Amino acid sequence: MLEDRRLEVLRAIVEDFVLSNEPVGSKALAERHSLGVSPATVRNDMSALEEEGYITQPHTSAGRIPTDKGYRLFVDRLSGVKPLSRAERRAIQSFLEGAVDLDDVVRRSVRLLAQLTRQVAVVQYPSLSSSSVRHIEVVTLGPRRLLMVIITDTGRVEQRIIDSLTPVDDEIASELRLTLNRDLVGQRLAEASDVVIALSDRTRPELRPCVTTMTGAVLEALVERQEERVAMAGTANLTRATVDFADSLRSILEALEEQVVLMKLIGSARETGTVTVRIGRETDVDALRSTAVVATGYGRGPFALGGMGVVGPMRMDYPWTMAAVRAVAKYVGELLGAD
Amino acid sequence: MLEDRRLEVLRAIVEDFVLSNEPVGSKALAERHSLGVSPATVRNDMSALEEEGYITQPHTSAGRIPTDKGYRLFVDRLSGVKPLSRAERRAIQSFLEGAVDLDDVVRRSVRLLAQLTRQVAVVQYPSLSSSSVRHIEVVTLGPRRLLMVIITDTGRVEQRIIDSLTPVDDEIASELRLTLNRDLVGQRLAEASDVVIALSDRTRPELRPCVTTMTGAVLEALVERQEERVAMAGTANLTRATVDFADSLRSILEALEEQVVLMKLIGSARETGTVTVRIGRETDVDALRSTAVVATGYGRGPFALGGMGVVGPMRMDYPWTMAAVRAVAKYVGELLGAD
DNA sequence: ACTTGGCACTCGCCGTGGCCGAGTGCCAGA
DNA sequence: TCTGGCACTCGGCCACGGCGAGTGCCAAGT
Repeated sequence: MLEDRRLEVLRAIVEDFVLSNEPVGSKALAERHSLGVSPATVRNDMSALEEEGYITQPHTSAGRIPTDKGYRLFVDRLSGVKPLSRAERRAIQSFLEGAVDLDDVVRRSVRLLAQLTRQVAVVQYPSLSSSSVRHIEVVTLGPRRLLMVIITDTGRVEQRIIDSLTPVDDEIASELRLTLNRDLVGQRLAEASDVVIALSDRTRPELRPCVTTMTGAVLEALVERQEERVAMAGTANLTRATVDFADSLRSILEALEEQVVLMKLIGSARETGTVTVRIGRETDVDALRSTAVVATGYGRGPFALGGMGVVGPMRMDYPWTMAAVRAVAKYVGELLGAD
Repeated sequence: MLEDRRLEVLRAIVEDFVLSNEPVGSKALAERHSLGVSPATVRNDMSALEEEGYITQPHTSAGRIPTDKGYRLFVDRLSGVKPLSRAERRAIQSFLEGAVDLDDVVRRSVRLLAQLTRQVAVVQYPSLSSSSVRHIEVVTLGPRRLLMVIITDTGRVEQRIIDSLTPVDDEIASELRLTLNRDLVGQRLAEASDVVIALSDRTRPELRPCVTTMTGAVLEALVERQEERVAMAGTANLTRATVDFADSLRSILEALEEQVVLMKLIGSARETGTVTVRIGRETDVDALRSTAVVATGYGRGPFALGGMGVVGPMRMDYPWTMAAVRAVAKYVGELLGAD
């Protein structure tokens, strides 16, 4: 009972602060939210909440603002996920449906997410490791240079240049093409590199050293490289939160330009259907200690093809943001599943 | 003579202001630059320069700062291009040489340029229109869905999904592959779409309506789409110029997220070897009226494959920035030419 | 045991006013 | 044409003081 009201007060503080970006005082709280108690009572509750570390005062004689811990409690226990309106869902869907290829899907999603949430959006390119090989093409580019093109069942095309130690000609290229296609079509890309290595027995001896190891390496590299590609949009939105960030804006932008950091933020959230929130220091990135990350995985079934999410100030409308991220992830997952 | 000294004064003002970001006064000028005249004389020159619109005072009793027009004169007549040191050139070269494919070249260039100049860097993807076709692959993805993969002589691979109105099978796909390869290999991509359309006579009648128009459209789309792709890096550098931009930072970031705007900025600079500078309103983008753009084209020979450049505050070290942009463009051009 | 109104206290914000100094414009003399 | 001198302007800085929002505590009420 008493405990309940305290939580209610915390929720009210978070909600008001998210809206106004100003420390919220006891009087305003008691008025705006029909708590049914006087400001004095609210003061006592606030005092207790501060004691427990959920809220803090920026300076004496100012209102309270939530701490990291306070936001965490809010997200965990006090907020549901605002469902999106039918119109919003439809808008998402139709915006994504215009995409012409996979690259376009990623670019559209990231822009959409940035616009919807008014935050910085990040989308990881879908992993290739669970795709399977549909066709492999080998073309000579020069006397010692091959181009290997891999087409997957999701319509993704990846290429890689191979510098060969031994001379190659068109004949070798087509032989390679035949062999590779015979043994790899239908294989999942993640396992294809093993197959290539095992396959070396059946290739002409003089090709073995050069080709099998190289193509194996290429396949591995492809899978890895794709997984660490990300798209980002909406950095301009960071400036809206100028009060929250002030001079840290620069280090935030710098951090967001590092692929590694982005991967850390959204790469770990690979469960589909569950939206994870990391608040402040929970992001494990020092430059982002004043931000929060809302992320999820996307893809058909329980295995995510990749992650997506947004980065924004801790002072964020979590229910809405979580809903938006979840919705976009769902549609992107469906879109890729249908391919 | 008199005219000469005035220009010298302007140069000194620009150089000092670029360094200090503070309005520069007559006394400091006379001291720091050995002009051989007294502050009073400098004052007279400054007065004249202000009259002519090259410099201005932010407020009475402050020093002078260059106007757009002042920077323009400086760039046109007062500054050469600082040659890069041998070490710097080598660094550029070795950084770019690590690239594994074309995507990587672009990403590396843009990062390099951002780091070198400490500004926002923009690199346009190389145009496909002057590449020629090396190989075309056609694969079925579904009963009415084809994937067309085009490999160019620069090692670039582009793909596009075609939704066919009539059913297609593997047989049709390989027929298409044969035909297309026979007639298109060696053609420049820009002209290939015309060839495809002319080629419709020789294909089986039942394929004509669906295939020729579609592949033609695909080729055209490819060329266009590639040309409007750009990479950007170094947005964090904008915050260094926080004094110059203040609250316009947001609109600048927003502008820079628009492909269209970026194309406008660097797409027009397509002469190789010549570095163009647009100062303030010359950029023709309202949000960038307080910035300057230094851009050039890159590519072998006189025809540029694309543009690259940097966006920064008007208060910029033009000689150095121009040198850096030119150097990176030169190496990227060589790298792509050698492929 | 909670809640409530009252009250004294704290402290950041903001507008005022005065001082300082950099920088200017002008002028008379070299 | 250049130079030194001189009066003037005005933004930046700081110290001061009033205002008000918000707090903590306490004693009284339910």
